[in-house]
Amino acid sequence: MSALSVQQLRARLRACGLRATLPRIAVLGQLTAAEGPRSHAELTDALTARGFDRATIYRNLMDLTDAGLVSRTDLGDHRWRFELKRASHAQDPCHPHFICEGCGSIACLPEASVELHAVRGAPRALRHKSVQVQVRGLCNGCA
Amino acid sequence: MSALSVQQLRARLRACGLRATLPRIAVLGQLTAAEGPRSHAELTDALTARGFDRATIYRNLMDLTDAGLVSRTDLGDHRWRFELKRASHAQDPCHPHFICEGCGSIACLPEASVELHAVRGAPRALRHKSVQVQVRGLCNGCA
DNA sequence: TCTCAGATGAAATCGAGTTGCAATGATGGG
DNA sequence: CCCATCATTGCAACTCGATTTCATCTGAGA
Ligand SMILES: [Mn+2]
Ligand SMILES: [Mn+2]
Ligand SMILES: [Zn+2]
Ligand SMILES: [Zn+2]
Repeated sequence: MSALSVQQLRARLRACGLRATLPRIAVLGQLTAAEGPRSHAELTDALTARGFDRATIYRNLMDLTDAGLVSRTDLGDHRWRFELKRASHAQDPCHPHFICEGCGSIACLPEASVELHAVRGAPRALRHKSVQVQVRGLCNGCA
Repeated sequence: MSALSVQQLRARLRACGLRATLPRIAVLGQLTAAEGPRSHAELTDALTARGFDRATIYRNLMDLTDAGLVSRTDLGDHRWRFELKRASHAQDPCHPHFICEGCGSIACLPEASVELHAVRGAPRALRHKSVQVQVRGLCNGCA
């Protein structure tokens, strides 16, 4: 999506209590400019040219994940992918997510699209709605 | 679920054109006795006591998958899991699964516990029920 | 500027998954 | 029942992403 200025990236990091180091700004900048989830290898390919180490990129991805700026998911291909959490994508409550197994895109589903029933044999967590729902399939573009 | 006799397991393998070897019968027997998806490591732990090698167990899991007796899925925890395809167990091969974020255990959910609604804005895949649903939370033991 | 907890780079390690190969054994035909 | 054949096994090695170790460096507050 839109590329933020270095000052904006730095401010966002500091707001989370993270130091604004060169590699960390670069990683956050890459994820901000990306349109979808990115793997560690993809970011490494894009950033090693600037001299950053793959372990540093990895740790920064984990730092951003721990700080809540980024989400880490496995789209089923056995590789972790990192995606910037965007305010536009309304992280409201724990609404369900749709993961396209074709293109890897993640979409927020309307709260009403998934209805949970605490039928016999289901964990009690379903009754309290204290669960996170993931629906995997092919998006309209990949179907 | 129900444990099949060695003869029944052997017959099921032969019907798929697979040789009924000791390790293969044991792997199919484990998956038949299991009530949910099992990882390669879990089957290895259960079967190395009988002297079977982890590579053999792995290749048998792949053989059973290729033969269509077993499904291989990644429920998002970065480990492949194998589950017997049961004629009885809800014809729908895409029944929902519950993943405990505390202990990592995986359980099959009753088909009726999750109801999908193809509301406006949801991918068409939801309408065709051609999706895989994962519910994450804490199991009764970890709550 | 000074200081040091936090961060980096380089290399090692981990672990699930996968494969190569020589020895073994299940199966079908004689 | 025996044998030949080829699928399968046991073992070790290997792949590769993920993760950690540790000595050195640096960002940010004092
Ligand atoms: Mn995975
Ligand atoms: Mn299941
Ligand atoms: Zn898609
Ligand atoms: Zn649990």
